[in-house]
Amino acid sequence: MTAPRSRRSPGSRRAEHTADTRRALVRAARTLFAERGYTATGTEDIVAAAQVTRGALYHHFKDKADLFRAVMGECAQEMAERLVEQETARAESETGDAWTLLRHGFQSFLDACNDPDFQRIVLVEGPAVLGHSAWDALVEQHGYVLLAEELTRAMDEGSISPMPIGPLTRMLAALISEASLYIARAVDHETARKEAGEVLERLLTGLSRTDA
Amino acid sequence: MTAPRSRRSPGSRRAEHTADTRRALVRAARTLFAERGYTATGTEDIVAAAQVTRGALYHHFKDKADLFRAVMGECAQEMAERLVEQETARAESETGDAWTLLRHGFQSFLDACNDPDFQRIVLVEGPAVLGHSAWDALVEQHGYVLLAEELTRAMDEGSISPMPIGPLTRMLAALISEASLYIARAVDHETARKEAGEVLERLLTGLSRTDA
DNA sequence: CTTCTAACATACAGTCTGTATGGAACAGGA
DNA sequence: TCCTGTTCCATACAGACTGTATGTTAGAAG
Repeated sequence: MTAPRSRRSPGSRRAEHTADTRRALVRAARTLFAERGYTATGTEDIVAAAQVTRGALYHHFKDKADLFRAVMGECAQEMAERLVEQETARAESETGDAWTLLRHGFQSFLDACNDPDFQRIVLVEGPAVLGHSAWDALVEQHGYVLLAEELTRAMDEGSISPMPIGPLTRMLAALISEASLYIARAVDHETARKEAGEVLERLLTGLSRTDA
Repeated sequence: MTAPRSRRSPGSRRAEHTADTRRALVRAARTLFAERGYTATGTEDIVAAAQVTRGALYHHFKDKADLFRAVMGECAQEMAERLVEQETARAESETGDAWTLLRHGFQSFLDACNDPDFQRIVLVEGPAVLGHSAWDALVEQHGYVLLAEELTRAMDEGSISPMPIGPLTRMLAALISEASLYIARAVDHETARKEAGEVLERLLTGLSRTDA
């Protein structure tokens, strides 16, 4: 329903064109949702930017919210890929104990969240448009798993003291999200980044097992 | 514009009736916004619940978002009053050092946030409906000031190590907000409350000056 | 070549918001 | 008391927007 991709395997020209239309819709919607918000963006605006008609939109997506879900899924997936990429790069380049590695991971997580599309679409509009259940399902699928498994590993290795993973994951994600929004809207991004990083650093030390 | 209250001081019957109309609108809107959300609630539904017509609504408020602003302001104010009340009660009943007092304050802050109206209207719908600037202005006015001054006091007393107040306030508020939402949507509120409280406790220890 | 269906385009109906208009009640001054 | 102006609200209307129903075309299958 959401992805009526052509059933046939070979890349026929027809199927390719269909996928193009869908991608154009998602791309246009993403841009407009990010800069004007969900309700302020009409379906007419979207199809105009994508150079199709409303018929195409409602052929590919159940309704406007369904299109938004696709857009937000794309944003979340890109963010997840970026995080995995950074993670692997840091794991092989950087050296140090698991605890400092984890802290540096959070800092680069904070930097990765500094993306207008992601902030507006996933963090601000998402919960209100999709409702909490659908929003959480998407984030669970893409983002939380990475954070949760990293925290679990750190806990198994003894870097951080044992704690319930569920609330810990959510609360840390919310912490970093808010920090990124704070940095984004500050007049002086430089000092805001430094200050937020400092606060994050301090809060994270509470998780460390060294003082347990 | 937002509050065209009657200029005359005595409680004339006319002015009282006008204020009644306004209150009825805010109350009805608050209930409906909290249970159905902003966009899913039509102005027709609101005025029907308030037993007036749409004319009254658009006489008292600039538009639908302005009514929402009034509703959210009420929610935020009630929350602030509740917090001040709890704070003073704890300050005179409880005894202990400033650090434990502050930690207990955060825990009761977390409990106070466990309110459906507040969560849905202020935390979920607010940012998307009003946009960040207007939302932040309201929260700044009602909620942040309390938290910020408490943190400043704790820092002056040396309970917590010196840190930039701005990001610290926002990030702690986001932390508690997310924790309250996590508790609210959990199937087992009891254990969720305990777990979230535990995580919050751990994170807060990072702020303490004892390990600095 | 026929047929069938996916992939659109177009037209339409319903709903919602905001505004413009009108009227009723009350206050205040002459 | 009468007149006037303003507040408060009801009603009617215009515009916009969403979703659906219907029509059309191009390609795939046989």
